[in-house]
Amino acid sequence: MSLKHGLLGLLSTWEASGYDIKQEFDGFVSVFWHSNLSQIYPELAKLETNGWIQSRLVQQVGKPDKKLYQITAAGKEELETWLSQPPELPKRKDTFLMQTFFSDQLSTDEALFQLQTFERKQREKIDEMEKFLDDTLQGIRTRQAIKKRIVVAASVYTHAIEQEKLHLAWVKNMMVTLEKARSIWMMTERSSRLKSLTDCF
Amino acid sequence: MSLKHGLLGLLSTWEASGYDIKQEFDGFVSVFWHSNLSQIYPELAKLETNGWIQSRLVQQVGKPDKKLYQITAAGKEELETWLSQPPELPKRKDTFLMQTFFSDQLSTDEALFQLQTFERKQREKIDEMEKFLDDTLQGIRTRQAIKKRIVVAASVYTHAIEQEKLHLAWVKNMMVTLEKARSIWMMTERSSRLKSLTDCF
DNA sequence: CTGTGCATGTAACACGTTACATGATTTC
DNA sequence: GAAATCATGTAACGTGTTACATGCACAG
Repeated sequence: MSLKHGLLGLLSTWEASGYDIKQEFDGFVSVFWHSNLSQIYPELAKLETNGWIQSRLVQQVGKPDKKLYQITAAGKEELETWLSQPPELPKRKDTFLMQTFFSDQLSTDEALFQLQTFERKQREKIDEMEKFLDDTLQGIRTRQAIKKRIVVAASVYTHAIEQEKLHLAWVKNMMVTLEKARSIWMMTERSSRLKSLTDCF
Repeated sequence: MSLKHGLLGLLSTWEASGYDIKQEFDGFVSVFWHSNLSQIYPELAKLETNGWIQSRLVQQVGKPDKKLYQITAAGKEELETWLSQPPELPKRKDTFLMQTFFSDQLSTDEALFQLQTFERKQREKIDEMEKFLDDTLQGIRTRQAIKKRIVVAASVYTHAIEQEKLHLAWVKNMMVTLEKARSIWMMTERSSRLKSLTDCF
């Protein structure tokens, strides 16, 4: 439902190829969307059939030819319609939170090991994101750029980093909790059956 | 890939029907996973075929019969294998962040209206979540319950609320930014073409 | 008598992932 | 000589959503 509008949104400010778009999905845009080439290419073709975008072939030297897409008037209309739709609250899917939630089925040591691994990966990700923001925001002050898209982009990305930091803080906190309770759980049950998740409180 | 393990995880501590599981996906579990009945029922059937869970029919009075599923030894093994898999960093998909990111294609007024609508919905959601946590945590202190699952559940849910609060704070901040810049943008461009998202900084 | 809750499912469709296929150029 | 980058796609498969189908009990 939304890859379509992601493509239209990206093409609303610059002419791009499927490959270019993939770069954005792997970079800046990754904080709110992602996709892969084998989905992007057919979707672009579909958008062109619908008349929302238009392509032109560009020959290059030393590189393969590429197909650049541009948004049409109809495409802009479609995008604006979508942008005006009532916003929806995100439905979360987080495998690691799920793994953690069910980690009472592992030993405390195993659970802690998983948390440690995640903590390291998460720290690395945050470092990369901060580096990326620094690199791209360096120029924002030097050049003019009080453009809407740029201001919003900076805010969205900064917020994304904050989100990731909060996540990291929680993992650390979870680790402390498990360490503290380790001795208590070492002797106790591993298979007590509850009636329901919420009922058991 | 993970609905399977979500079902196994839920069935690892209590016997449940597809309908019961759906309740959890709509309640507590919603902070990290969700699904709908028309996916859950066939998936449970598949898990039973694989020998990871076992069902029994239970007759009820005044209510339709139900099929309760229990995890098997093989199912527990499968679950533990999955729980020990290296944790993966979540790949975010957030339509509202995307709408906001592309909101330079709307007027400042329209963008602000979208943010206001989201802010209200988000506040309502947080209120509900806090109520839910209060209701369920009330009993945690009165009864024993230093069980692993419960401690982790409380931590996961509290963290989920913090996440949503951070999101709310960002929306508020975004609104202030737009208000401030409104006068500047009123006169300026709405269609300046950039070379690329990151290049434009 | 209408809607909500309880309870289980199927069918069609849309969306997303992985593997496969091609081929030139550049970097290690 | 091998791997990465640029560039575009198809095919098969797996996951997720929406619509449909059934039927009893209870509350308003």
